[in-house]
Amino acid sequence: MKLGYPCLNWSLPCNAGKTFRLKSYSDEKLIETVDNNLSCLMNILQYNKDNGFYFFRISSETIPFASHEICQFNWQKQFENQLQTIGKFILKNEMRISMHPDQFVLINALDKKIIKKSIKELQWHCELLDLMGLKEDAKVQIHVGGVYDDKQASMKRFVDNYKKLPELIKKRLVIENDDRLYSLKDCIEIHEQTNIPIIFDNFHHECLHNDEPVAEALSAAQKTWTKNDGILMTDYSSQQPGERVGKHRDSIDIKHFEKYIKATKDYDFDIMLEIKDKEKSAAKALQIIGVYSKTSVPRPS
DNA sequence: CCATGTCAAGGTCAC
DNA sequence: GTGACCTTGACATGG
Repeated sequence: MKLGYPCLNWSLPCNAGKTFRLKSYSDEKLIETVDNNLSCLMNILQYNKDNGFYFFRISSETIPFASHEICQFNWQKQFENQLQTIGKFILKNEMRISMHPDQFVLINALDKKIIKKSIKELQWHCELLDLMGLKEDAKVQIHVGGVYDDKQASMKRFVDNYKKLPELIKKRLVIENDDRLYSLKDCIEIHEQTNIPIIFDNFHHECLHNDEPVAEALSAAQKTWTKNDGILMTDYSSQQPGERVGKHRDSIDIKHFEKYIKATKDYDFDIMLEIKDKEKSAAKALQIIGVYSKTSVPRPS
């Protein structure tokens, strides 16, 4: 079991997701920003190693405007060496990596232009992981997409479009159950027709489910991962009190996490903590895992 | 120099 | 039909 947090680290003085406005785009600006982002990413990974966090989500802002037509620059070549160095560090320390492009990536859209743009976006995420030399267990996660007033038809479009994706995307793409539209059960239905692995999100499952107890749900998601895909990836969060249903916590609810870990102690899976204060809550979570989890937890070096 | 309106992208839901 | 919200900080402009 590996544990981590997404994209940002508040304890370090750098930002691995620095960006700029489209209006101020220039190749020089891109180089400067990516250079900053990659060197900060390296700092974060070192911090993570020192603190026992062996799962990390690389920000989609790492390469700003990578899929936008304005970006014609060959960042792949420019940063080849830096990416390899980072990749080697990740492999050497047996770290798990994910990426999560945001809500604009819809491979089940009705509009073909949106699908095309989405594929372009997925393409660069996968290229980045490929350039780092990461194994197939480094994943790019998305939600199923929109419903467009006809869920069955939209799920079918997902399946059809998924099958047409280039291999470099297919080998990394995974879907996550969401909190309003596509439940774990829906994801399983899609998995049965595509073999796409499912990331289990406990909080989304709390918001939208079909009465499966959490351990049963986790187990069902686990079955969708092959040896090459690696250990089941999961996202963890819980409800921020007094806020809209679905709002992630500012900091970890230890009792809730403890209960979750106890209920799922028989399973090995990696946990991405989607909590606003990032590494601070992750450190608390690591303590809990050390107490309850049967599966081995890498220790801080 | 600082405050704050705004930022590539789509879809859903409340009103 | 329109606008807030997702998620959210920080970019960058205008005062």
